Amino acid sequence: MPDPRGLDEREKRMWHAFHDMRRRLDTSLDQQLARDAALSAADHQLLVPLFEAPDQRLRPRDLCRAVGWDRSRLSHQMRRMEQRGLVSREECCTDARGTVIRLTEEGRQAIQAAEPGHVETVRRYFIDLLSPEEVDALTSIAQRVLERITRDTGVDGGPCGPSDC
Amino acid sequence: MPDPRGLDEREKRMWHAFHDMRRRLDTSLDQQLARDAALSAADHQLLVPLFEAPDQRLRPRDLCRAVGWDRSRLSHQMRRMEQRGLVSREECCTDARGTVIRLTEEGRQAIQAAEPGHVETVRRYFIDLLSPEEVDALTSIAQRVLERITRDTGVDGGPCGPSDC
DNA sequence: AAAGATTGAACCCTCAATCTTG
DNA sequence: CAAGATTGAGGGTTCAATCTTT
Repeated sequence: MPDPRGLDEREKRMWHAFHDMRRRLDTSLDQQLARDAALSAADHQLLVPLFEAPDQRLRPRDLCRAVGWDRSRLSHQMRRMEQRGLVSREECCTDARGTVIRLTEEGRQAIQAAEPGHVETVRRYFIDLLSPEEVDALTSIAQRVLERITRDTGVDGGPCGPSDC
Repeated sequence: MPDPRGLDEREKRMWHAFHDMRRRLDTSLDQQLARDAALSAADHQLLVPLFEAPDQRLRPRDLCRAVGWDRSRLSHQMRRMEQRGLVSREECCTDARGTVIRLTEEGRQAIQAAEPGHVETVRRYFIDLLSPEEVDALTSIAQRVLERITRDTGVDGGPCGPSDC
């Protein structure tokens, strides 16, 4: 009989395979972006909401909420991306504490060039391997896990926190 | 009709929820280990195979294969863990190029103290939320993804590469 | 030449201050 | 005081050398 506090063989196998899949999937996506578009995964994650924003401008606060990052992480990443010319920072006219992050022309071209290959890679290495039922099952599992973690820790780390929807 | 190269709404929702789940799950596991056992996820991942190894000793080469890391990453991590007293390095008697990594008494105590709480967290935030069918579905999905990536890139980044089983 | 291992540089992420403005 | 934003320190990860031994 299984130790209720340990994992049985089936569970161990799943946890191990799941871990491996995450690692190899991350590596493949990172490499595709780096090779074909000279972008890191962090770059890409921020460029998408910036590209879709009205006027291609967002306040750090709002970009944080959109991607579920904390301000510190975003600030460090913006410094690096500003140095590479992908974004620029301007003062905010409505709140003197704030700044506005603007997508540069170079950043716009980078994300537009990167997106088709990125989506193709997500399809090839993940989504095209799933049946429609599996897509729904994964969505359901992810929602369950997120709900449990959110209830437990009292923090909603994802986009659209309790205070902004 | 959906753009064959883009993602439809169901797929987008799944990919987004899946991403969020991964991030929150990682954060929760990292924090539990750091809080309750003063270990990073990287520490933990290496301490498990070291603890289970005969004589609690492993060559870097073999530890790399066990966890799917490259040598460079392992070497950096070992330097940090050696400084904190969790492992020690000895010369290898059968191959003058090699070294042997040994779990210290302190490292042994650390992993033994950490494991119950870690497994409990994996259960609480993930495995206990899955039905037996979902456990098997996830295993199947992960194997499919790993196979596709391995065939495509020609590299088996996981444990038990083609040459060592 | 190939395998085992290490190192330095560059990037990424988290945490704890800090500073300014609402 | 709370919110917006930044910074510095320290750990983690990847890549390209490098060095030694097989």
